[in-house]
Amino acid sequence: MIISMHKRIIFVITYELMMKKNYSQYPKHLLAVDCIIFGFDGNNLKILLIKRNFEPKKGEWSLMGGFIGDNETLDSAANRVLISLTGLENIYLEQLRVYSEVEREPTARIISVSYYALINIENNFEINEKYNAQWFDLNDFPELIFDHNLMVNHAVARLRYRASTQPIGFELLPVKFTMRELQSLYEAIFDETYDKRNFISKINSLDILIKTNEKDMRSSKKGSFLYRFDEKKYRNKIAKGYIFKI
Amino acid sequence: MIISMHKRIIFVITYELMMKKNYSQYPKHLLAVDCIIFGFDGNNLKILLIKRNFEPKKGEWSLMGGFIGDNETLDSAANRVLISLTGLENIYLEQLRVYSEVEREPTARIISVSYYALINIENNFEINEKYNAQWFDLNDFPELIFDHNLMVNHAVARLRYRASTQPIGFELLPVKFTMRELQSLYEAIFDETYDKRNFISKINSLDILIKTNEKDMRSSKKGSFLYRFDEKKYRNKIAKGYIFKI
DNA sequence: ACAAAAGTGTTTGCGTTACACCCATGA
DNA sequence: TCATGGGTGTAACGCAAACACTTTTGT
Repeated sequence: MIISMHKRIIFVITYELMMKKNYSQYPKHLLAVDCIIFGFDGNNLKILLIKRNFEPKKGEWSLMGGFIGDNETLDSAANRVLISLTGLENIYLEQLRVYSEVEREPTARIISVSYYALINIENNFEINEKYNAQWFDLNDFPELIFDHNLMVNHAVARLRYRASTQPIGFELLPVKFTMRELQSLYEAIFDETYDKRNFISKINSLDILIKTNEKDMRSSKKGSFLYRFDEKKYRNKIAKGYIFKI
Repeated sequence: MIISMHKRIIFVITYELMMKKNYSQYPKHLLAVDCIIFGFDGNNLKILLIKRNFEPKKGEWSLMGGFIGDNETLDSAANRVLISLTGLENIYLEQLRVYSEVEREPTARIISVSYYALINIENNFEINEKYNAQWFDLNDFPELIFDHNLMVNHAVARLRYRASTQPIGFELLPVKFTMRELQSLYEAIFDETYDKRNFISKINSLDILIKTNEKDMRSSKKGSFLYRFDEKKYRNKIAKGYIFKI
């Protein structure tokens, strides 16, 4: 009985090895993730960059990245990278695309998958100091290493597409926000200006916000009402065939 | 002089090794591409699948795929895979996304990047027989291995998005086509039906087609005029800020 | 009283949709 | 002559864009 068990285990192991051997002729690759981290300060879109303290390109600005492990998905690697920089969990993260130019990094062949994240900049979180991270205005940030500028361009394009078809803007705002803030956010994302009457009636027609009784008194003497995104209502509408479009 | 040259070379090699050593702590991964190949037969969107003649999942239907080499990009790997199956070069190919679930393939950890291709099914090309490939109707094709069904779903979504913002539909049609064919194509892509008068006036308002003097006599006794996509005009318009939208 | 931001409706124009009949031709 | 698909125009509607004044309140 024991021997038979043994045989069985050995057979399984051998079979697995045999099957895996099929792939041994193919090269393996270093795989990394790089994160484009967006924030919004009330006026402009911001991007969180790190100053590299290691070679190559030490001292230059880059996206935050990391290598993918043997037992993690790209999504979890991107999350891990993000948590190590900001400590924030459960933040909006979307895969963008893969960059595989053979010479994209000078010291080794590294294939990189870009992710973009949306975080509420007003959450008082601690940015891990060891990375020398800094927020930059998306309209004025330094040249980045390798193909990271290209990644940022792709991320902005995707953010615009996503923001026009899904209510992801709220990821960048505090839970409660004013109409003015929401409008400024969309103006920043799409690099346009809108008429506030048209903007508000558009938003109201979507019928996915809750107007609270609270007012934000910081911005004016009169104060402006605070709104919340009604995610439950939104999900209900989606389930009934509603299509978000802004 | 020769010695000095030697020293320089040795130094360079050592430096490279030293730099690469930094990455030796990180795992390497098998990386593949999988291609969703779309065609259009005049009525329905089609997808080209292969019947696997190797384990695992021998005999089941799958997407055409292949591993990425040390000195090729993902784009060129996808192209190589496509050429080996169809012999076709210079076809429309767009990267979709990466699939990295740890257990997505049972015999080894393989991370896969999906691409979708648009080919003109009427080009008389030879499908490489060794792959047991077959065209299926996109509304009625067999269950695929691993996460390939998910890949197809993503590809259809991307195709729809792309077709609504760029004139890629023409990749699926012969160089000369009738208005009816064009309408059928868009109806197949978006799974809707359109009023032909509205469709034609919409297309004409885009002003990117050339009406030839030729008629397609196969479809009716009267015959219907053939059109060509005016790529030059389109590029000109784009350069002047024109935004394609359908 | 005044400065500064909040809040609120109506009109116009354009693009999308709905809709039906005649034409040309081969069989 | 008839059956089949090709080709064409107009009216109604709805959403998006343009546009300006009143309210509130702290200073």
